[in-house]
Amino acid sequence: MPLKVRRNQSPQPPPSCPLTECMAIIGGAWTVNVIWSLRAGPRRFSELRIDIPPVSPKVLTARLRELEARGVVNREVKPTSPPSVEYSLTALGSELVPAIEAIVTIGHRLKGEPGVSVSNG
Amino acid sequence: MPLKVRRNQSPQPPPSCPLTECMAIIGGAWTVNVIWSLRAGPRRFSELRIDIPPVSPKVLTARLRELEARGVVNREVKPTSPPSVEYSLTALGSELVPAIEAIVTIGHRLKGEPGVSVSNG
DNA sequence: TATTGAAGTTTCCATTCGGTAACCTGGAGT
DNA sequence: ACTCCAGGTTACCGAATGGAAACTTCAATA
Repeated sequence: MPLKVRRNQSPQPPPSCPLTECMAIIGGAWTVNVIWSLRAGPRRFSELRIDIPPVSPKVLTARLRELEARGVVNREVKPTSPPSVEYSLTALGSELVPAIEAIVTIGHRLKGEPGVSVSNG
Repeated sequence: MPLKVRRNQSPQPPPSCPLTECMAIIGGAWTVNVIWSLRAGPRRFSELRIDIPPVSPKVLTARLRELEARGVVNREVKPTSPPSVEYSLTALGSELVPAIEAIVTIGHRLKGEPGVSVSNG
């Protein structure tokens, strides 16, 4: 006897899916690490490189640009010499911190198989 | 000509980071959608395919196997004919739900540029 | 006898992603 | 005069990822 497909209890898909949309942001390599680094205050580009040693300048730039475009981080050029650039979390970015905190918490409890990794968190 | 610093060939065993470790789990394509689908109760393979239309069987299998290996989901074969397989969240898996909920919440508020999307969430 | 259904598996392929290394700019310090 | 520094950019490349489509197994139906 063929099984009946049961109705899914969970509320139905909004056409555009915030889940996938948000994952598109925090899914990139080192993205969460960057947000995590910024949670305690502004950091400069080179400081972030120290916080997250394995990240390459190319990728770090990419991530910061994306986060800026999404309104998650703020980019401010300081008139030092040579000019330095300070990144910080926006209000929206700060809202991401608890979510990432939750992720970190569970990270501690996982049977960590492969894909080991580096840096802060 | 000055000698160049050679790259260290041996892949260094980096100190593992719970943040990156957890992202390794939920980072895969459709992973969060699967967990999201299971949050309201067990689902069979084919039901999940309906919940998340764009996922291919290959990838869905891969994700479920990974989640099972990590202790996030449970896999139970039911003696129906043909045999069916029911997936459900473990206790650990359930703990991920609030984190994903937080992500979803923020997903709503993001300036969603590209990466429009499909399915539940 | 042929068909269906569940739950995958397998092969092949295009694209994406991230890493490496080298290079750039303009002012300041020595 | 030259080098350093911050904050990138650019070109090149291999690995990994995910999608598509076809195939499999076994029992129960039609």
